[in-house]
Amino acid sequence: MIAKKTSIIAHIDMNAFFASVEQRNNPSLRGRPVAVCGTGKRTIISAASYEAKAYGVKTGMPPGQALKICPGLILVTGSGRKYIDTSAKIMALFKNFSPTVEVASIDEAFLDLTTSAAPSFHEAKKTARCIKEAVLYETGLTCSVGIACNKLLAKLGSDLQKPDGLVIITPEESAALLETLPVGKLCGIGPSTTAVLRLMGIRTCGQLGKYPLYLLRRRFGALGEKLHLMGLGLDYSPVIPLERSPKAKSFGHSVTLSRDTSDIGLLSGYLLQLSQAVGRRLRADAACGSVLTLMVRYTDFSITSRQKKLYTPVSHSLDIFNIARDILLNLKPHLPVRLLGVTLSGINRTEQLSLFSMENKRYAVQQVMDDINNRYGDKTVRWGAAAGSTPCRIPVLSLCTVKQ
DNA sequence: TCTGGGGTCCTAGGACCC
DNA sequence: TCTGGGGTCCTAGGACCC
Repeated sequence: MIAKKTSIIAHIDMNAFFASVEQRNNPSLRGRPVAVCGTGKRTIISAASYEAKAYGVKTGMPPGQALKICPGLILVTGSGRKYIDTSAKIMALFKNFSPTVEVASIDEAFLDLTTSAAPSFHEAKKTARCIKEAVLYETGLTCSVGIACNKLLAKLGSDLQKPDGLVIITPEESAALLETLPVGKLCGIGPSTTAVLRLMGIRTCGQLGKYPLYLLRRRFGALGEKLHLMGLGLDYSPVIPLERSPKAKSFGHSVTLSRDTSDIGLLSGYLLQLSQAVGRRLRADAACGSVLTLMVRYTDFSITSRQKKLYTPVSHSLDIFNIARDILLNLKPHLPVRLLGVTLSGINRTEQLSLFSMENKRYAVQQVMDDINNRYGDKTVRWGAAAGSTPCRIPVLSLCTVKQ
């Protein structure tokens, strides 16, 4: 039989990635319920070991709630560096199995296995076993692999068997699988869309695929078209390798305050920190941004955002801060603020620095600060409020060293 | 028990122009 | 007193992903 030329895509998903890295590094955590979370009292769980998941501990849960349902839970403060290093190792490993690797997130990737003239699922399955063995050997971690003819179904496959799974969904098998599969299982259909579909009498992918396209379009707009294809298990998006992946379109940072506040001085202090973080990333990317968005989450969890289009793109931390602060002052928060976020979009990578000497001096100072921080670590030097000044009305900021 | 932080994409409504 | 229509840009908000 001549194999039909079809794409074969693998999706590889690391199992409970952050928690698994912690258990690997610390043998006393193995076999025990572990959850990785951030620092501070207002944090959430970012990964739970399978032992913890068995108790119902989930990503996104506040640690207090997790401890209630799993009293023996061991909480570990996450370490981004460790995960990034392990991730880089895994992604490099994948390159041995396919020239086309799309890094989908820190712990998952798509591999285009359509390399031979007559690719077969049988061969792909053998490759997947090799990948799993290599990942385990090199990193001590397990992963789940899904293999199918497109990214949508490959991702679905990797989700069907965890941990340490290997699921092949051939084109022949997909229709039967989708017939009874709840729509919410597909990546891209979240709780809101699931609820709307349910009101329309659509619960399974099978029903979604058969639903009149014009009605989906009418209800969901552009998403309707996509939903129709998803219901049929179709996805034409290519695997995009890192070197061809688009550059970031926005740079943002946000922070949940240690306590809610309406104090503009305190809020300005947070804005200054956020502006420095955003500015530094822009400059590291030789970019500047022409749209600044300030996001505020109030004490009641409601969110509002205000954006300002800038006629001169910015990357200097103090420029970002001044604009963000003006927006905040105009917004006049009506409730105590829980979270602040600063994002720059409208990214421009060609804008030249102003030729005015004053501007060059400002940027020179900023550049020296970046160099020091790059060399000695984040926040070694940063802009701070001049002693005794009110942070909401800082005309000039003094430079202070904060790290001993 | 008390709910993070980093992104992308889409939509609706209003302003504005011709 | 009644007041088009198309296109584009901007803004705010929402859904979704990890």
